[in-house]
Amino acid sequence: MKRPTIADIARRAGVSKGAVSYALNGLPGVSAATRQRIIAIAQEIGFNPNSAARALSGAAANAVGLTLCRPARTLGIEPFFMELISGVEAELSARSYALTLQVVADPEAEIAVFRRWWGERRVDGVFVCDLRVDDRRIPVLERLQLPAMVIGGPGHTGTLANVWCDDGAALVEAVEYLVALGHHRIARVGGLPGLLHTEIRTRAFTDLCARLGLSRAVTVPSDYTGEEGGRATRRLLSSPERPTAILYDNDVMAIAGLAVAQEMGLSVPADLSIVAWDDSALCQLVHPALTALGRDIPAYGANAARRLLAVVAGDPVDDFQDQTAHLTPRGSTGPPPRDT
Amino acid sequence: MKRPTIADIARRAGVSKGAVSYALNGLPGVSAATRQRIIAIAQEIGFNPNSAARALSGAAANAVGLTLCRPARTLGIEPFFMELISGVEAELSARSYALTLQVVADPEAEIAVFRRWWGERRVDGVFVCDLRVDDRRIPVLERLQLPAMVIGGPGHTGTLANVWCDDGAALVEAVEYLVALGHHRIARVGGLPGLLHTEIRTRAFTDLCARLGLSRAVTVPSDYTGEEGGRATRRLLSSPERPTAILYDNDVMAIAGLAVAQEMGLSVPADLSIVAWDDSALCQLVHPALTALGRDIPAYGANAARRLLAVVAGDPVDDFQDQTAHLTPRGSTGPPPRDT
DNA sequence: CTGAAAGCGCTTACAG
DNA sequence: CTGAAAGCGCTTACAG
Repeated sequence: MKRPTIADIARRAGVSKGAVSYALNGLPGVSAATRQRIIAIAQEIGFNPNSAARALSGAAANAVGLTLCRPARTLGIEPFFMELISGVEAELSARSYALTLQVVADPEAEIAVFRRWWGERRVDGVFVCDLRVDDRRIPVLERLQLPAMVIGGPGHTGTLANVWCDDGAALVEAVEYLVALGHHRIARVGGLPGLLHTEIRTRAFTDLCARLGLSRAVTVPSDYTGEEGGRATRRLLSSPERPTAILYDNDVMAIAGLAVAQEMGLSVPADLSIVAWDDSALCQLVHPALTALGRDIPAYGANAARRLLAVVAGDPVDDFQDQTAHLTPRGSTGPPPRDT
Repeated sequence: MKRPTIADIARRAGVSKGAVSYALNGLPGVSAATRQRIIAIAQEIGFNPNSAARALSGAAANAVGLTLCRPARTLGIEPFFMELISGVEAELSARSYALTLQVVADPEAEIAVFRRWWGERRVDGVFVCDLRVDDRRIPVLERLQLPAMVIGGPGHTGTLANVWCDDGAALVEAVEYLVALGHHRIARVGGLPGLLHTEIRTRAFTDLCARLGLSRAVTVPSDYTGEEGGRATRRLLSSPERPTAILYDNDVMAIAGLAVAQEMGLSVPADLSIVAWDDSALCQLVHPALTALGRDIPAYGANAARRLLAVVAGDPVDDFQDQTAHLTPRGSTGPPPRDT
């Protein structure tokens, strides 16, 4: 029992294959009656167009690609990507586009995957995640003329379109909130250096603290893992004039930081205030629940997907600024201890 | 500048397109010298076979599909799937197979996706996750003759091959450990009812507790989310004879349970012991770190992928039992309070 | 409005 | 060992 093709439909309907193609794709060239008859037959025999044949005839592959360059353990624990992916998916499946996923070991491997996908005509476009300050993927994608959507920015995207959000502004909101609570000794546990959004946040933090006269403000670079986040926290809390508030670049590190504080006998928020970036459900899983900078990540992904499809279609697409993350105060923040 | 095809290579090498195909695919029919020359040219001009053309010529699509049927927020926070996916990926990319992912709303939508993928010849096979007791996907896949690998079991997979692990045995290890510590009042916060592995664990728990004479043992059904897991914990800890130990069906619920205990002023493990299922990095992120039942999930995924490709290739594949999860004791378990 | 035909870029029998 | 050719299942000008 072979899979039905347009030839089968054409035979049944007594028309040519071309007519079937026109009818099924909603193109002019067939009468309304014929079209209806053809569609009915297609449904009856459970017809699905062979995607390979379609792609080969110059049409699109109807698939876009997403590469993830993080080690397995980190990926699993980082809610950001899965939330992003489900948003991307929602948009793609509404348009019958498939998502091809590949987990890679390093950015060079990512480039190789892009080349292969495009060479094989396996995808019509790709997403670029984890944008770096000097990102080697950008010029390669430009040269390949592979339609792409950068998730990150602003800037550093060459001629590629992107979606981004203002992390600097979000950081300011968080730090000003801590200052309003009375904190002077504020530290930050940063994400992986080299990633653009990490650098943007670091610069915003440094600038703001200088402006506010918070001379002890310091960023400890980390790598988004709980392990490193915990270690950075231990170091900060062991220093002679320990911070009274710590801002973390993701929620995983913030939770690890909370555990370290508890382990060291510090009470949160009485002795230490904690603010997380990325307000995933994790933040409300712990006690006290974490004050966090959050925004709608699935919506961000959906936006990126919609715009990538526009780029694929050849429509003009300009850079898009998504909503800025906003602060949700919860139990992990409060005034600093009296004697500070 | 068009993408190079085998015709370009054939022209350059002064051979037929057929010869190029044979040479590149390592098939007999060309001399070693010709083969080498052709391969060199292919590399030089950056040739990648068009995957659509290949698929259309009867070869495989070189892609397999994975559907995920969980809401966005749950997916993001549940490390299991990303770990599974990265294991699957590792195996697939080593064989140049792509992974096509789709997030769906419900099992019926999953079936529709399977039908479409197979009809479109977009995938050569699919994974089946979150196996249910009476899983409607199984008979559909059998009827479609779509190569599939069930991740779950044992049993309930019809004629489809599967990979599974003995959750009953793992549960016994965890409960016996708690009993050895002196616990009598042991409760369990279970995962989503209807999922096969949830049911297997529930039955194992009920049977074992009956055998051990733990008359107060109870399973509170939940849904794997932190929210529900916390709620179930609150209910258990508010009962007149509250449990001294709780076993959770995943780590997310266990962490939520830990937070509820802290919020209620109970000390872990002095007042309450906690055991998590799924030993993701989350378990070592909190304080105290969670005693957990863990196993190598990426390896599980890699195994499933290897075997799915075997099914696709038409090789005989029988059911495979993966390693049983083992218990890693950490700070969240200890003897029960004296007066119990 | 419809039919017949070429072509997408491969793979694979079939001759030489 | 190699070449010429058919065919996979669509799409899309091109005639009628």
